Amino acid sequence: MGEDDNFWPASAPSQGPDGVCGPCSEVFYQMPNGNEVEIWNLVFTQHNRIGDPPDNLRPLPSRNIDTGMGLERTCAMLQGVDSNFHIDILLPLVETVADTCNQNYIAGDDNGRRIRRITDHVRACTFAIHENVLPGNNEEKYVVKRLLRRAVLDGWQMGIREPFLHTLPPAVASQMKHSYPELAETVEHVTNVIKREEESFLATIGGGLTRIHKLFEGIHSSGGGLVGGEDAAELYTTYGFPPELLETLAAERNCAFDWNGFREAMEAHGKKSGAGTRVEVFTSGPLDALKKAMHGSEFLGYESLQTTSKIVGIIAQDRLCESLAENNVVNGDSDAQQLVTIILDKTSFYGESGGQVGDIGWLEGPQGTFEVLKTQKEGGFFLHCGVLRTGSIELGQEVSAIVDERRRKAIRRAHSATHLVHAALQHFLGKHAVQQGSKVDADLLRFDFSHASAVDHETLQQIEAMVNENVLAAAPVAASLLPLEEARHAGAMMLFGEKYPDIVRMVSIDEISRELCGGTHVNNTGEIGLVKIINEESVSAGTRRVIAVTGHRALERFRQTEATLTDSANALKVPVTDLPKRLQALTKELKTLKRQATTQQSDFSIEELLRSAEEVDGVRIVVADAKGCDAAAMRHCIDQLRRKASPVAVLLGSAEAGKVTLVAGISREVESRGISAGTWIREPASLVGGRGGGRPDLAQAGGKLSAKLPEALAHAKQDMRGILKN
RNA sequence: GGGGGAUUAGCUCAGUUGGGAGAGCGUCUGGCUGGCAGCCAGAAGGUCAGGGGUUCGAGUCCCCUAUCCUCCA
Repeated sequence: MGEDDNFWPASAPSQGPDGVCGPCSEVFYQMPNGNEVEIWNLVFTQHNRIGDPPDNLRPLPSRNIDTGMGLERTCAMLQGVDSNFHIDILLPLVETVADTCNQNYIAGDDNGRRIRRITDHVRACTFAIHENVLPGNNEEKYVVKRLLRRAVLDGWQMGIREPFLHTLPPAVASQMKHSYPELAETVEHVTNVIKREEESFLATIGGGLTRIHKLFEGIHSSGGGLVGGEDAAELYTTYGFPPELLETLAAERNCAFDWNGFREAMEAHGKKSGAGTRVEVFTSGPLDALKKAMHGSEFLGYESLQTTSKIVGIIAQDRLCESLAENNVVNGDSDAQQLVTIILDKTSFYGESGGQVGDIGWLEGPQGTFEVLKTQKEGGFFLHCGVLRTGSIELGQEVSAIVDERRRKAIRRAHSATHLVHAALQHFLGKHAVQQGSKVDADLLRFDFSHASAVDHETLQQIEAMVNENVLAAAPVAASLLPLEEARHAGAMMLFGEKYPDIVRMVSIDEISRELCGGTHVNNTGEIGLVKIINEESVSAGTRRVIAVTGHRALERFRQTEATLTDSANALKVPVTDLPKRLQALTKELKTLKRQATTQQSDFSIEELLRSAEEVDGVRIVVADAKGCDAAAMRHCIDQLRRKASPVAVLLGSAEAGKVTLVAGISREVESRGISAGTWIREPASLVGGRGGGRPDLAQAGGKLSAKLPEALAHAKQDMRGILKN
C-alpha cells in the first residue's frame, strides 16, 4: 500500500508536515453489519521529514514504535455495538442528554448526531474543568470554550433557548465514579462554570440577532438572496456568532449561505492572525557550544549569597568570546546592545523563573568588576547579563559572585507573601481560586487566580487580615526535596500544565501552605514585616489579579498616602479627618455656583436684545456681541429669543483672547422661507478667520481674529436684511 | 502571541457628510388610583473609559493606553 494508506501522518512524505513520521500498520475489524472499524494503529517512527521530495526523509537517531488502540472502539467491537457512543458506560449518558433535550434518541438522524456531540463535549469539559482548565481565550482554555459553545449550539438547533448543559455534569460524574470518584468533589464548581459560559454564549447569540436582522434587511432591500461569506465571517470573528446558526436563520428567510466565501474569509483571517511575528528572544546559538561542553551551572543560591566561581563563558553581541577588555567598560546607563552575558560554573544568582525575577549584583575578578543587571535561566545555565564597569575579565578567571542582598531579601519577602496570599485566597474564595500566573519582584507581588467575579472589599480585607495574621505568627518556612508522589500525598499545591520532575522542591509554611516551588523564601514569615494588598482587578474573564506590597515598599506606601492626605488637608485648612466632609460640601457648592453662573449669563439681556432688534418683512433680526458668553450660553439665549419673539433671526458672537465664537439661529417660520442659519453664518465666520456650519435652524462657527468681531456682526446684519427683502 | 469589535445616566442601549447629549426601565417629588410592572405630571442623575492629535468646533475622525467581548494560533 502507498503512503496514503500506509503512512503516518497520511501522505506525509510528499505533502508534509515536516517532522517525525514513518510507515504504519492499521488494524481493522469487520463488524457484523459489514462495516470496517480501525481499532489499532502501529507507527514505525523512523524518519524526520525536511522539506519537499526528493530525498527529504532523514533517519532519526533513535527509532521507535508508537502504538495506540482505541479503547472505546475496542469496547464497541467486544460489546457488538455499532458506535463508541453505544457502549455500556456511554449509552446511559447519551440517553440522559436526550432526555434533557426533550428528544427521543434516534441514532440515524440529525438530532441523534447532535445528542452524541453534546454527550462527548460535556464529558470532555467536565473532566477539563475538574482539572481547572476553565473556558477562556487561549490555548487549552479556548478548546474548552469551543467545545461548550458547539454543544450549546447543538441544543439551540433542537429548540433549546435556556442553559441546559450545566445540568449534565452530575450525570457524567456518577457514570464515571467507579474510575474517577474525585469528579464528585468538583461537580458543583464544574456546573457553575458551564452555566456561566452557557449564559455568556446565549447572550452573544441574543446580541447578534439584532445585528443579523439588519443584515437581512440589507440583503432583501438590495434584492439578493445570499448571505455573503464576508459578512458571516465578520459576525463570527468579531462577535462569535456561529455560522451554522446564521445559515439556519438564512434558510428561514429563503436565503442561501455562501459557505465557500465564509471558508475563504476565515482562511484569510487565520493567515492574518497567524502572521504574528514570533521572534526568538534569546538565540541559543553560542550557548549550544557550551551545552556540549558542560551540563549547566550549579545553583547555590538557596544557601548562600556569595560564591567564588570560575568564568566558563562570555557572550557578547551573540558570540562567544575570550575576554572583555577596558574598551568594553560601560559607564552609566546601558542599552540592550551593550549587555554582555557571563556564565559561571556555580552561582548564587537566582535566574528569572517561576514568576520570580532574577537577582542583580556584582562579579569581582582580579582585574575588573562586572555589574549583573539581570539573571536569566536557559536550560541548566544561569546567564548573568550586565556590563563591565572597571578593568577587564577573561575566561577561566576566578571571581567573587556577590548577589545584591538587600534586593534578594525583598524578593524573598514578596515570594513568601505570595504563598500566604494564595493560601488565604483559597480559604476565603474556595479551592477553585488557584494560581494562573504570578510575578515576584522586590517587595512587590502580582498574583493572578481563577475566580469568576470581583472580590468584594470586605472579603479582600479578610484575606489581607489572614495573611498578616500568618506573618505575625512568625511561622517557620522550610524547603525539602522529595519524590513527586510524596509531595502530592502531602497535599502540595500543583498547577495544571506545569511539568514537574520526579524529585520536586516543596516549600512549606508551617501548616499554612505547601507548594511546589523553586523560588527563594524567608526563613520565618515574621521577616515579611507587613503585607498590604493595593489592588484587585480583572485580567480576563474568569481570572482576577491582586497586587500587594511587602516590607520596605509597604512602609513607603503608607508614608506616601499619609503625605498626600496631609497636603490635601493643609490645602483646605482642615484636619485630615474632616477631609471627606469638606470635599463633599465644596463640590456641592461648586455645582450650585456653576448653575447660577450659566443661567445668569444666558438671560443677561433678552429684553435689551429685543429692544435693539430691527424688523424686516415681519422678522426680527437680532445681531449682537454677547460679551463673555460661551457657545452653550449663546444657544440658550437663542432658544429663549425664538420662544419669545418668533419669527426671529439671531446671530450672537463673543470674543476672548484670540478666539471668536459665533452662533446663529432662526425660528421655524424663517427656516420655511428657505433661509438657512448655516449659510448665514458662513460669511461672518470667514471674516473672523474661521469657518462654520451646522443645521438649517442652528449653526455654529469660530475664528481667531477677535478684533474683527464688530465688522463680522455688521456684515451679518446687513446680509440678513438683504435676504429678507428678497 | 496576533486580527476584529466595544466602552454614552444606577441598568439595557439609541445617537452618520463633525454643529444643541437622548430613550426605555429604575430612583425621587407631587397628584390621581381598588390588585398582578396602576396612571398622570415634574425632577434629580453624564469628566460620552482615560490621555494626546486634527478642527472655528469632536460622543462622532486619527494615534496611544486601560478594560471587556470575539476569532485565529
